[in-house]
Amino acid sequence: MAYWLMKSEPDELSIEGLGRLGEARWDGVRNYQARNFLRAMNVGDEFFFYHSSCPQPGIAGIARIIRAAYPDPTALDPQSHYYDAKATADKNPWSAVDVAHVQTLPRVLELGRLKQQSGLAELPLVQKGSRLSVMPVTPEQWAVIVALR
DNA sequence: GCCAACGTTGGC
DNA sequence: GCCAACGTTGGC
Repeated sequence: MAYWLMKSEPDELSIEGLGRLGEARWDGVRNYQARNFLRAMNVGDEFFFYHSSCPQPGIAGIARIIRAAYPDPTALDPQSHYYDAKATADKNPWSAVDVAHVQTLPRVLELGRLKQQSGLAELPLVQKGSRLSVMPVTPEQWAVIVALR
């Protein structure tokens, strides 16, 4: 089983929102590197749910992959914010996965705190200038973060 | 293939 | 709202 971290703006989908829904489609990823990581995910993989572009950026919970990558329908929907005019049903370059809520953390693990952990220096999240929204997390990094809860 | 211009991300 | 950093686009 692999570990990941994925960013979401809580206004779009928060860990609390996922908790209410139980399950959700993780769509709208429009970066090739992030998409490739989505495609590498397997059912059962777990990921840290990160809240970005909000008053308290940080890891807010844990969730699980329940469906492996499939064509992202929002790319074909002209009404969608994530519509891609160049995508077609036959050639849709974008992928989505389905996820399920596992755990909402009692307190958000704030970005500033994560940056202080020496064991996380290699994590793209804490690196200057990194905007990657889907990234792998090593078992060692996972353990460091889980211990902060 | 280079690179300037532009759009986006995301913390602050 | 600001702005640094990054990714993408498109002319040449």
